[in-house]
Amino acid sequence: MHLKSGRATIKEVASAAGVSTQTVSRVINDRPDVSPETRKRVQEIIDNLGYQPNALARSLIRQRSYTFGVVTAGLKYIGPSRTLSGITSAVEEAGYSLLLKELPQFNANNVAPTFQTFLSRRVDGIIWAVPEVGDNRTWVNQLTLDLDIPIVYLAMKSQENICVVSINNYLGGQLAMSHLFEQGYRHIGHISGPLDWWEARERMAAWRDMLTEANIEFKDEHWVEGNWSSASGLQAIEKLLKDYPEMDAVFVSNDQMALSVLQYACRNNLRIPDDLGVVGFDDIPESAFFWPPLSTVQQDLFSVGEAAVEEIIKIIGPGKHDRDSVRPKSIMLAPTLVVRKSSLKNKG
Amino acid sequence: MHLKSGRATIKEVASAAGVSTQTVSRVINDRPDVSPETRKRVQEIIDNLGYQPNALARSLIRQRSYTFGVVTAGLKYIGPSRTLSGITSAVEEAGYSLLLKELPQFNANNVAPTFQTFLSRRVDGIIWAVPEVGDNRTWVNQLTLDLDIPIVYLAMKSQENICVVSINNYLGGQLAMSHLFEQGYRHIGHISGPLDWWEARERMAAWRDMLTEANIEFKDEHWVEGNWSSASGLQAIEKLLKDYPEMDAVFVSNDQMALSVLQYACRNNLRIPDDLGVVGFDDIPESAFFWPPLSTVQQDLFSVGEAAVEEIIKIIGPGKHDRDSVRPKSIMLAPTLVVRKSSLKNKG
DNA sequence: CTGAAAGCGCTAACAC
DNA sequence: GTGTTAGCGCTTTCAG
Repeated sequence: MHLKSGRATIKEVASAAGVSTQTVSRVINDRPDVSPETRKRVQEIIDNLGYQPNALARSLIRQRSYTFGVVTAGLKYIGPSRTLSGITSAVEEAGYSLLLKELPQFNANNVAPTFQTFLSRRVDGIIWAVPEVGDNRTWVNQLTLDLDIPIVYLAMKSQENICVVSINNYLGGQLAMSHLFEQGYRHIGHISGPLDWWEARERMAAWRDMLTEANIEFKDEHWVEGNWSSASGLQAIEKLLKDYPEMDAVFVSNDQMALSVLQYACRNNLRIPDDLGVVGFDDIPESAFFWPPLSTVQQDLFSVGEAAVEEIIKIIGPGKHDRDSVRPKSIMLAPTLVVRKSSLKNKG
Repeated sequence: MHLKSGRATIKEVASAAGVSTQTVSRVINDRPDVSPETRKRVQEIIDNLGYQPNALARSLIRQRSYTFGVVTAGLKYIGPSRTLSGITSAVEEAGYSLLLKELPQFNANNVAPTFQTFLSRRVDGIIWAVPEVGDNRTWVNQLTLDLDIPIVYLAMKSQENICVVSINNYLGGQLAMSHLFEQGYRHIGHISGPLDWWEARERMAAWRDMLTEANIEFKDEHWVEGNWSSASGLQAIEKLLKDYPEMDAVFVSNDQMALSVLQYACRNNLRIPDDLGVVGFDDIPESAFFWPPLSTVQQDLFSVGEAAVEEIIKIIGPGKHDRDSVRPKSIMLAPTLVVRKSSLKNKG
């Protein structure tokens, strides 16, 4: 079967079937008030012609486009694309279409045109799937304050009166730290992500708070700021081992940096997990195949994307969007800890 | 500055400015035939009201939506999302919008609805960014044979009369093999990707052809089919080492599987690159931080995405699309070899 | 059950 | 330079 050009109009169908355009409209919208015979005849013409209603015309009159706009950034990283994947899946499921914009950087000081485009295309809702970095969220907040369509924000600190869907990064850090404590590690260092990222700050805060709770002294020499890259991880572990020689474990803010720790250990006869326990964050697919396999905090970003779409659909509801009818609520999804060999001091 | 609701109409602007809608239309479309004073007055009203032309209405009458549809699959993998990133970038640059669909799998036996959606939204062109796997390309070909909008295909075997943009995977394999030969390796095994993937077949064909050209005997025990995952890479290398004990190097069809080779070597006192040379494919960011750093074939998938958009815009041209005006041409981008330690037998 | 008329927001073609 | 008319393809009244 070939696709027909898709350019037939409702008028052509109507005249071919010998009915009015309204009747055709009723058929394609599954309205009850059409006689079975008429419906059948019209449907046949539709199938023959390969007629597809023009969604543009439909959106124009219905004042609803059945389209969402999504803003993302850094698709080349695993996180944003996972999230996007969850969004596409849920959007498809709901019968909506998706308009995609990717920011060239994570900052948001020039996104007005992006929103304008979405508005001019009359999207029914917007998903802001850009991680909170620096002050980008301030910009967006200002810009979207009195938008009359719903907007859901991803991967940022939750906030009154707006709908935010995030992973609980703080909890992730706690999971990593409790596990290391349980394994008997006490001198736990930290390699953080870039601290203009909210996610990095949360993970680090958990590390610090857990140390404090355990009455373990914490010093500035016990942590180093990385930039998510393996290269920065390498520099970080070298510095840590020098400045914090008693360190017996390290909580690393993502798996790519943790990889560098493992590799450094491998080259320098540092035994993992015996001399140094390591826990990462993200659970990238390779981490199970690092040597030793990496313990890490798994975050289900696909679900974050799905949840965002579900929320926005809930807000829109079956009818038109009523700004005040739905209390915007924030959602925090819990990450889980994946324990592998890199942190298992007590084997058996 | 806040975004206005964006719901003002051209009519409201017109009456506020005391002109006809036509004049407003001329102003927003930068037509010359408006007096400077009128233009200025209208522009002010537009700015005040935060008026944004309704792109839906505009598309309806212009018969052109300035929107492309892109079909992708497997966004959670690095390749497809890189490609998508190149697409979003070039689309943005060109002032177009992008409608995104992600297939739940790589097969294409149920994509008619996807195309229908695009057609009903009157996209100006379609980018099929799904790698050629199994017979998915046959399905798509059938479906799109007499579409009256241009379509560009990515990551598949080039073909007469359709526009395909791909990486030259065969060349990539050749680069890897020549390099290994130059380093003095002779008994070169291969871990392929799943052979229903065109890319995997190309890489493997290069491996076989290069062996043949070098007059090196090639047997079925010299290669194993993997499925791109690190897990499959591990099984593959174990089997290869058993069945092909003379093997002194291995060309692996992606970096994730190559990682397993490195890890296996690390655990089994197999020295890389001395006992075994390894070259991967993809150049994922981590590969420079594997141990030893992995030699690999780098493919610029971002550029593939960009090139696809450029082609489609060329086909559409400034006016309406004329199916016969442009000869569809295929583009093959050359990958490059990144040499690192895992294949450097002759150090210095 | 079915059709005629009106109009969503915009622009092309023509008047003046 | 500017306004008027018509119409893109559809759906929503409201008659019959």
